Amino acid sequence: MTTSKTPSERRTHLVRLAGDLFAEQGFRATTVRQIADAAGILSGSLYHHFDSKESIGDEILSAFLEDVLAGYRAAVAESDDPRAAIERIVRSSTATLDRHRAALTMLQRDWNYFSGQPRFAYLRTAMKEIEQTWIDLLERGRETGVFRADLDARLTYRLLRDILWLPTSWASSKSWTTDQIVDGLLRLLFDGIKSA
Amino acid sequence: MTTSKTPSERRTHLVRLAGDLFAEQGFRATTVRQIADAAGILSGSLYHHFDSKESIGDEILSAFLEDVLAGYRAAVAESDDPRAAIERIVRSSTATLDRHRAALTMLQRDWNYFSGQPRFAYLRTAMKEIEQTWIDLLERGRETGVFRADLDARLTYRLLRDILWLPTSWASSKSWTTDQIVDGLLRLLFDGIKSA
Amino acid sequence: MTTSKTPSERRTHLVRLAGDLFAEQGFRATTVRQIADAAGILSGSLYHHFDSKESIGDEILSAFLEDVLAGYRAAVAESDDPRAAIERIVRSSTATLDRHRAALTMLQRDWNYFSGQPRFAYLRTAMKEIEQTWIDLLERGRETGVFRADLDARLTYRLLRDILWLPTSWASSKSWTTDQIVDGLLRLLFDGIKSA
Amino acid sequence: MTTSKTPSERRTHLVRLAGDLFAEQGFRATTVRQIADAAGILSGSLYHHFDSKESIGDEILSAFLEDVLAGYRAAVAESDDPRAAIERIVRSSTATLDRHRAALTMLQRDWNYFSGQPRFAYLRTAMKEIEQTWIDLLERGRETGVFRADLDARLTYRLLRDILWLPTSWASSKSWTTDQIVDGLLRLLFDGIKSA
DNA sequence: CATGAATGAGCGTTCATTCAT
DNA sequence: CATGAATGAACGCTCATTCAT
Repeated sequence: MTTSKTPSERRTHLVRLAGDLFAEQGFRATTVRQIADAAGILSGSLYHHFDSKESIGDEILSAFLEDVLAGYRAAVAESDDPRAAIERIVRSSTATLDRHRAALTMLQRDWNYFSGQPRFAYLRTAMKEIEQTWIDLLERGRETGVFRADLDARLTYRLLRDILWLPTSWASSKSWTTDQIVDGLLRLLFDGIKSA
Repeated sequence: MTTSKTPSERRTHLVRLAGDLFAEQGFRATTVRQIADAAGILSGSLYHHFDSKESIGDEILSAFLEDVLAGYRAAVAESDDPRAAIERIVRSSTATLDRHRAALTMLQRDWNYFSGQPRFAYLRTAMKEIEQTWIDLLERGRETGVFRADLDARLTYRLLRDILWLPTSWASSKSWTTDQIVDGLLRLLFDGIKSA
Repeated sequence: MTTSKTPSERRTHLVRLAGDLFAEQGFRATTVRQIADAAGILSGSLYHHFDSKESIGDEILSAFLEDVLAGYRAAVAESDDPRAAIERIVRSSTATLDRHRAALTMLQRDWNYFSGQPRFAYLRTAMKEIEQTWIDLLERGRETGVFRADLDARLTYRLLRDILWLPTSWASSKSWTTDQIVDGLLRLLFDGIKSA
Repeated sequence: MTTSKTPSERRTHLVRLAGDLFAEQGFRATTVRQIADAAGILSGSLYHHFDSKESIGDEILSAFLEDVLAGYRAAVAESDDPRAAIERIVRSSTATLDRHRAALTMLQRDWNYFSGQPRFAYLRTAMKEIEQTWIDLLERGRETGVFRADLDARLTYRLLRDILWLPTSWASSKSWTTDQIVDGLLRLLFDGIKSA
């Protein structure tokens, strides 16, 4: 019965601390000294756990994308029709929003930085799969008459994907619960703001 | 009678060059050296025209907000009902999108940086007015039965404002004209993606 | 009539200061702060003149190799027989010794560091040419009976090249003039230490 | 009755591992982490065996110098004339070359580093004895007419001592056996490269 | 107005070393 | 004995900014 953490818990803890800072300030704007300060250690000591700042970012981003991709795949596989799949994607996305605020912020603010590096090539790959999933769903929905016939699948995808990830940056103002946000989004998405 | 530009034209040119870089990379991620390189001068020489990098940002941001605010005020003043006002805001927003890509990118990527500085206090003031305009319109629309009765005005505002500014960051991919984007947005906004 | 140096003189001066330190301590063991200190400026200011510590090393090494290669080519082209060519190489090598102490020290102490980098690929190329020149001369001398028939050209080359560059590291103890050293070397080289 | 090594064997093994790295990269260019990696332990664990990186260097250097000095003393004591003594020194040097590659590399590459520290004062002492031995032999040989009358003993010593230690740095290219090298050296030394 | 040279603070990172467990 | 976590000083380098010429 000891209070000491297991080895990997220390690392995980540091990733979480770093993630909080990344979520607030973005990746590039966060210094390793800020991360170290948050952990109460010196900046050099971080390198006992990670071999670079980027590898912390890597850990956060890849965990996020695995999560998201798994969600998308499950949504498509286990839904009967495009509308249901999209609703499921939206709901599951919102759930991951809280756990992956850092990744979202990094994707939004530091995309240029990451996407240029070979190490983060998987970002582009994952994004491609996400895009393809949306477009497939939107086109199938259009063909089966569930969605508007004049829907531009690619344009709608771009709007929706970004919209879905927007609330991340709304700080933790706690003005709304994630449930409220997702409901508002779904209503807006399917019904618009007009009264019926 | 010389062909050289007037001082203010030179300055304006430099701001435009800087703006292009800010739009692509964000404010913090852009170095004064990159700006100077684009202008074909040395970085130190920029300080004959501006007393700091921030003052370039200031110029870009305040011009943008004046433009936007003017648009919002005109939209409200000259529209008969909330729906018309919102449509006008959306349409005019898209027009400013092209002219103010730099400002939008800066607001999205470097908000933390600017909003903390006294010098940029006007950012918060302007944002407040924008927010209030939206909320007024949405609530009036709800009260007059034009919009859904269960509409959360504040939540919808946050979503809409950000959504409106999203396409800025879509690089100059030229996949869609701004007209296409605004139409797609308006359809999504008023009607959702469901077929009628 | 001004005492100010021309632009390139400042740069040249800094390279010389850096070279003095490299000659004493080697390249890796010398810090940019030491170089800056020697110049009376801050370490960051060096980067106004060079884009990296390595580029200073590059400048020193490539200048040396150009010099040496030119000497070798001239020696071969303008000498009647291998013995004369070798004597000329030895004499000219010793002359460059003083001007290029830094480069020699870097080659001796930091070869591993430089030779691994693509940027310094020319080091290997130049060394190959030097080696080939020696081997050609030694073999021709052996064939024409000037040198011993049992001479191992490649082994002798390795010994001689290194021997030629040895005195560089003898600090500037000034115990011997370069003339004394070169004479000693030539006697040793051609005649050994035995009495006739 | 266990198969585990005795403490001192473990230590010796670590010194050997460290020595291999020092021989390849030099002392300063080798990190304690590399040594620990080679031993399959963590860098901090090395400090259970040595109280500093320098003490590993110390062990290697002092062992080498004891060996060399013993060889020199024996050569002088058991040789009839200077020429025989020198030949014996050269031959025994080559034998130690293999066993002490690390020490030689350290002396060549990191002399500045060690010679400045009081802890390594014995380096200077030993070098003095080596120098004196050579000079005595060369001068005696000159006086007895075995060597050239115009031989500069001190200059020749410097050349010879360094030349003798040169082949160490020729990696383990295995182009030549140590016997070949020593023969080449002796021929060069006594006879030069001229044909008889 | 522009240049060329510099500043000074801070960046991500390395490394020998220490020490409680 | 070894580990895992940390230290602290230094490293090469970046960048907004200043200023004499």
